[in-house]
Amino acid sequence: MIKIYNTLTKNKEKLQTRDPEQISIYVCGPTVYNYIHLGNARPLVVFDTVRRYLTSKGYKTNYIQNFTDVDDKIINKAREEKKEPLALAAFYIIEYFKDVDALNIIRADHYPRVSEHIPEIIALIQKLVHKGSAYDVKGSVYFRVRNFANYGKLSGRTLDDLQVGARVEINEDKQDPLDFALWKKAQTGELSWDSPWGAGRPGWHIECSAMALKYLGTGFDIHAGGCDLMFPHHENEIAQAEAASEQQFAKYWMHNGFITVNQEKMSKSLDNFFLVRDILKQFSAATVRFYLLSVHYRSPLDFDAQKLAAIQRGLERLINSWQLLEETLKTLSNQKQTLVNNADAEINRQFDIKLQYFEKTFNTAMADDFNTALAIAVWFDAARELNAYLHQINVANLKATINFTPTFKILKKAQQLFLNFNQVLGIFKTDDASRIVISKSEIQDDHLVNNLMTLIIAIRQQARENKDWHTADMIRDSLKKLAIMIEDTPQGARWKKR
RNA sequence: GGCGAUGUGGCCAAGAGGCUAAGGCAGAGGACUGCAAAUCCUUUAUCCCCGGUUCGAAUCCGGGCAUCGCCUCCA
Repeated sequence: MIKIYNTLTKNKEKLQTRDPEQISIYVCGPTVYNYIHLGNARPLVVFDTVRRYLTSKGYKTNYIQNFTDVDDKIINKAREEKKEPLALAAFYIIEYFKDVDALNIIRADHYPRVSEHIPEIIALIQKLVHKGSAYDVKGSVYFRVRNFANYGKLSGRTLDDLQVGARVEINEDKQDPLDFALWKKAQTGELSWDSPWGAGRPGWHIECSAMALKYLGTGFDIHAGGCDLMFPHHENEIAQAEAASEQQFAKYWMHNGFITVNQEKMSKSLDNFFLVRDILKQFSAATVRFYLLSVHYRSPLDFDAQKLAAIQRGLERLINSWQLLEETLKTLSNQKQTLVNNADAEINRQFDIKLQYFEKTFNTAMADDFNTALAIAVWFDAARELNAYLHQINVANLKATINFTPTFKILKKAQQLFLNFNQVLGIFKTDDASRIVISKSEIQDDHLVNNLMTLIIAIRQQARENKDWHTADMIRDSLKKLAIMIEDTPQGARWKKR
């Protein structure tokens, strides 16, 4: 049973989808007037992980993420840069995909844009006007908030609460200061479309209602976004969509917490944001993704480079155990027959029990409102047990010729477990054969460097065999200064870039 | 002012009434190693404060204190 925290009810609820085989998800995407920053990346990674988990549980997903490409901020920036607003937006959408692909985010099924859904938006507004939920004044159309009885049900506010705070723009045209624009009359020369009310463009909230209804219909499963969207954006989406359709809009509302910097919200207006592409110059995408999932998605997450560095060291442990597993499997399949002493049957049995336990606890963690922090802890536990197991069976001294099959089989099972973990969390990229690809540094992909390293290691090995420790250490220390780490293992030395 | 979230070891962070309070980073000791690295083992917490409910509370309730968010564009 999968449980989801629903902002609408403020409770964890059992997931029951509209269609038993398919789950429909709408995620609010960015307003594209800049490269995405880490705060933008969080919901993308989080809800991608939600989707990955649901997929692993056998659901088909219909996953929609919009782009807001018609908006004041885009228009203003385009004016500054003397560009066409839609061309500017299109540019940042291309750049968006570069960042998102780097973060190993599975592509949505559709990426609807406001500019491509003006007819649907106008139709929805017309419907609202017909029903008396909206009214037009001087070429603009406003939503009549007082007409929607449930206004405030998502964010837990009442109209009176809001009235008192009243940091709302004063606009003489509105019947109530809390009414919000569905259609904005165009200023002269501005980006606009024809409509029954004259030239103009959509207000901010109507796009998501229109596009979600178009692609997912009423009563779809999950609507997600950052918690700052709860009010007014999502509240208004509900009001519009439900006033028009007279049916429930979305069933589960999910909101992720913020990224903070020095405990303050990372945002464009505070100018304390870090672009994903800049962070990726310093840290691997796996590290960034691992960091974003290291905390429960509803909690705030503080950003600084030291924290990422700590996360990276943790991730290295996972990588080490994975590589050790791969190497061992390779050694075993080359030898075809192997060692393993008589105690191994019991060791294998114990290890097998643990593997089953890890699989179960990982699943339980994810099923409980997508507790990735706990799921990651299970992965660490599994890595430690795997290391201990490999140590116990002492694969280093591959000599004897018994029990090859059970050992090989159980290591394959461990491998599959790790692949499953990764399939859900999406930390490491996988190739076509769904093998984990540890992103290597450029120099490790360079054949010349590889050949030279093989040579250097052979020379050092010669020195070690002659007990010429001075030369051996000199080579290792010098390489370290080049950020190349040498590790001596029973199977020989290996190297990696740090 | 209204609404909401959070406060757990040096740092990060799970746990939401009952086994010794997960996991990671950092630190210490040990095993392994020619020395290292990697790895394994051992080791660090009366859970912000004060009351209350309960046989039993980090977990529920009340009251403080502190931090943060939303109420204006923001993921």
